[in-house]
Amino acid sequence: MNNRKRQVIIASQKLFIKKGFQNTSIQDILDESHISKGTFYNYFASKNECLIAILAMGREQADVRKHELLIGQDPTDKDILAKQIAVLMQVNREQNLIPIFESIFHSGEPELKEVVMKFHLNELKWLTKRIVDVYGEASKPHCFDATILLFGMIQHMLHIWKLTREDALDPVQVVKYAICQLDAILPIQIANGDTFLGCDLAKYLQRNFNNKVVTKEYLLEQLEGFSEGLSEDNLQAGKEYTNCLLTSLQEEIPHYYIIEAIVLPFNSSFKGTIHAAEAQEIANHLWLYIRQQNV
Amino acid sequence: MNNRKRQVIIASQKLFIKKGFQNTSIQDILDESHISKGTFYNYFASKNECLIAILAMGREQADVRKHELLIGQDPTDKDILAKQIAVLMQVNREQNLIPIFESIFHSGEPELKEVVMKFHLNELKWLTKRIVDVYGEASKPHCFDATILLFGMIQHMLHIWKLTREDALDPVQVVKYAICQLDAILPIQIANGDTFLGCDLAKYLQRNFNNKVVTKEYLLEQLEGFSEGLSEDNLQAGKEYTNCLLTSLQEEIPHYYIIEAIVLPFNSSFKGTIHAAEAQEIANHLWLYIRQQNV
DNA sequence: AAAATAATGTACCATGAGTATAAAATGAAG
DNA sequence: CTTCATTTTATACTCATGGTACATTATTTT
Repeated sequence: MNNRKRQVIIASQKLFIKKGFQNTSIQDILDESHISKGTFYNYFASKNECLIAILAMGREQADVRKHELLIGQDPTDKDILAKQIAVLMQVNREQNLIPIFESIFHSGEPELKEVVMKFHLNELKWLTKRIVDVYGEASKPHCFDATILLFGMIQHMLHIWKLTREDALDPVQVVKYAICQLDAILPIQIANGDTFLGCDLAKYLQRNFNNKVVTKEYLLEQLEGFSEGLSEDNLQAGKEYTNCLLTSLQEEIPHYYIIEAIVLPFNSSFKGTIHAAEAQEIANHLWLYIRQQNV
Repeated sequence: MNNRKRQVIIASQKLFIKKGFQNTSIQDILDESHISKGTFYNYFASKNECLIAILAMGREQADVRKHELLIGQDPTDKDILAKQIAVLMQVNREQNLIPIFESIFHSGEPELKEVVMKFHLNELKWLTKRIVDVYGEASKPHCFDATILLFGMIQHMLHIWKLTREDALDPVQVVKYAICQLDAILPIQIANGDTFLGCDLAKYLQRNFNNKVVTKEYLLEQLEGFSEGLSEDNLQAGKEYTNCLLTSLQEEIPHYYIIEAIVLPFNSSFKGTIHAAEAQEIANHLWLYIRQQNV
């Protein structure tokens, strides 16, 4: 992704957060990011697509951050889960994504609706997996219901918190509280053996919602391109990580845990350089890829 | 309220439901309700105010319908509560209010935000009261938390239902399921004695959120005006109800239960007549008034 | 240096919210 | 029935905004 384009995205994001999507005009964005109208429409086909780009970026960030939290940790640790969910919510709130989500989702154009829905379902899918991690195999038949309930509780609590308290909110507390409630609910559900919406959601996700697939070939290509672009700079650490990733990926039976462990320092080592954006994109793709292999 | 204005509101509502708020132009409303632009801006200062009127009407309807369900019933009956909540959600969904709510609440103008927030908090307030009805005095310290959790669960479940299933949704099922979860949560909360956001919400409601007060004088005046407007028609039943309400209200110690019992037939008896709108407004005010006295 | 690509500036179109106002319709009071 | 006031209509207008078109000017790439 072009660097300049990124600037525009960031400027737009700032404005959307401050003034809301509807209340931000293209002209505002133009002024804020010091580009001309022509350029803007060179990057984005419309205001909507600009928003989609922002949403996607935020989502990527959330994915990365929540993934970082789990690396090398115990997947059954409830506190880690809480932190992960909190990060998700945090990013959503920071960037006013939820509001934007909601406001788009309804009353918005169908294209946006589609995108937002995918994001949301993706989150749900992830959470179901983590719930099984934490609550064990026995919870599997109920993990979708649990996810829906948990998400609903958290969202609404954050909403109310925002309404009634001025102090900055710490989502971890809220999430932990909600998980606490889930602790009361899940055993009973397991004991009773009844499910509700869960099965619908599960079916729906399987049917309608196949993630975009990250192929190994694509990843290798991207990494090689990145590696070549690096040759001039003296980023020793970064180069080592890059090469390690390249060779590890090409092994017959790749060691995914090693790759996973390296992605994070790989990403960090380019922070602040002009390669940061590309590195993060690659990191994200790597994670997606690993996640695919794990299933 | 003017009868013509009501027509416009209904027409707008139809359009908003079908096409969404943003995608409905004033011109659409003009065409649909066969009025001119001048007239529209005679009734409403802006498109926003038109929307506010619609929201208020929907809210009134929900209030009336959920109140009707409780009349003469056992307030501790959990099924009644489920039905009441379902009605609320039903009205919200039917009229696409939630979407409109959400989309306005964020990214919308502050005036709208204020209105929507009041509606929502009003719902919460009502639900806390009902939860204490059903779960007993012991639940009082936790009723706000319970409300937040319950609401969150229901909302999100309906949301997911809408996404994943095509069939028309029966909110009662969803609500019952959510209440079921609450059954698991509340006893533990009571046993532990801990509260979370509840106290904040309670304080906040008390501080910032005083309902508009319906005075007895205002009610009497309205009823008398209504009674006079009635004189020409031959609505025997309606007249009797009206007079009964008038006299009952003026008693030193009004019999609120009798009044409450009469409000419903009073309202029904004018269905289909030109007095229907005014009657419903009065009915609603009466309920508000009775509720005030009950506290 | 030449060619290709990206960026700018400007003018333009269409739509939609909201205003202004004069003319017409309606309704109530004498 | 007439008169006066209010409501409604019709029409024309302003202004903001999203989006397009295109000729001109940087900036890269080769």
